[in-house]
Amino acid sequence: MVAVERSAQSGFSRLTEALSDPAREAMVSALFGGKALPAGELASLAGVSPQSASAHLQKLTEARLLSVLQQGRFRYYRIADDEVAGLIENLVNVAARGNQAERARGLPTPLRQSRTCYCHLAGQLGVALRDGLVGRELIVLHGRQASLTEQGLAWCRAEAIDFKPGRDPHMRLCNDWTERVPHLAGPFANAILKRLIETHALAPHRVPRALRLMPKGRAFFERLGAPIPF
Amino acid sequence: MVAVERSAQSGFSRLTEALSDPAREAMVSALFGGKALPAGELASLAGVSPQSASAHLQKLTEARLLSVLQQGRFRYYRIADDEVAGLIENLVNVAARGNQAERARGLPTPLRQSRTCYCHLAGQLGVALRDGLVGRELIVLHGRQASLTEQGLAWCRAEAIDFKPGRDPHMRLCNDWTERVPHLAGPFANAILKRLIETHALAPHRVPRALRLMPKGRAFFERLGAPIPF
DNA sequence: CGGTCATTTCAGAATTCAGTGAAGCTTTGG
DNA sequence: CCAAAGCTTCACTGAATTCTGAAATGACCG
Repeated sequence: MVAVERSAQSGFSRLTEALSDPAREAMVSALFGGKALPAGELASLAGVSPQSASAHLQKLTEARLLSVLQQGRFRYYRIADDEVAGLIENLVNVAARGNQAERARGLPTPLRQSRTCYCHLAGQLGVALRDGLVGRELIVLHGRQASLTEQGLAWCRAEAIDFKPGRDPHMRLCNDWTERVPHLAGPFANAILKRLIETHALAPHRVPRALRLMPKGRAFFERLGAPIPF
Repeated sequence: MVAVERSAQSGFSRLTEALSDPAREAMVSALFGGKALPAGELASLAGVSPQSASAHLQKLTEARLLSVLQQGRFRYYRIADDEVAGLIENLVNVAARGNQAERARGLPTPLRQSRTCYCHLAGQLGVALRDGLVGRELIVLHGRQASLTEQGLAWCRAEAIDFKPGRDPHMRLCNDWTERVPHLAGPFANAILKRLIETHALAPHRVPRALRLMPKGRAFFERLGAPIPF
């Protein structure tokens, strides 16, 4: 064998290898909702023993796909960051494409309209949120990041959104895989979604990650000046 | 074992499994340039024997990541479609992130400015192209797809771009992973890139997939009314 | 038609990987 | 301090993957 110097390339096989097991897929899928879950729960969700789960979770964290947060005797695992979440969503979409002879015009409508991506808002509603915030100059985009303006801060207070801008960039753009246009990700986007859910402006849908837009939510987008396309 | 009904989920582990081998990564990376390559060449590029390569290529095609085109006694493999190409680019980006202690502000500048993604134009120039075409109403977007207008057809003739619209959608939006904004993919986008390269408006860069913008290319974007951000 | 080339298929051996039971570590609670 | 809970580590087994050499397929060429 000539050993053609199998150069490390970008090395994405480290990532895909970590994601190439059904049990690990189940764990990542369970965590994709955005919540952090303890190892034991992930084990039973994936249908494997605690020991196996531990090994799987180690692989996933070593690949930097998950991060751990130890609290007492529990170890809470979660998706490492939005970038990884975006990758997972991309994988899910490409995988779904081949499976079911193409779902007519893409995903089921509820998922297209409004859903959670990791722990922020995605779908048509996610895009509308971004457009609204940009249009009212509550946030400004610079390249792949964004930040809150003074008016944006005031808007947060008015809408009772619990967010204090830290020193690091508090927003990023995350590509929306149904709308093909970026929506907002990061701590600020998470705070908005949290507020929308706790005020019942958005409610969980029958379809797993989808959300239902309630009258209160419609009013929220109305106030923001963001037209809702449905 | 309790058999917690390890439901098929979205089944992305089929995809990731196919991508989880260094040799297969090397093959996919080699094909990412957009060209179709015969099995033997892929074997030597990946540094494996023809027999091994054959097995690897079978896995990749079964996962619908690659497609085959038989010509005589050669079998040309290539990336299945833009959707897969987008996934690969996403993987490369997430993988690169963890590797090199973060490359300052993302990718090396040449790649950010202009590069090939599968076989269409990406990076800041790719985004500029989309903006220009949309702004001049040479194409119209509907959701995740786009189509050429009458004026667009005329523009093609004027620019000597070899493209005849078929009956199927000839354009899709592909998320740009450096700019976080979609650029154009699909046959039409490929035809444009082909023309830009054959007229030496764009030339290969020292950096693998990057492109250099030549005076002729600058003029092309000038005519289109698409501002170049560098 | 025989020979070669590109590629695949088919056996086997070697390696790698997921799962299991036992044991260890750390935290919690009495 | 002891006992239990939550999780991990270790050593090992069985299964899945990968590689290699030999042989088969099909296309091309003289």
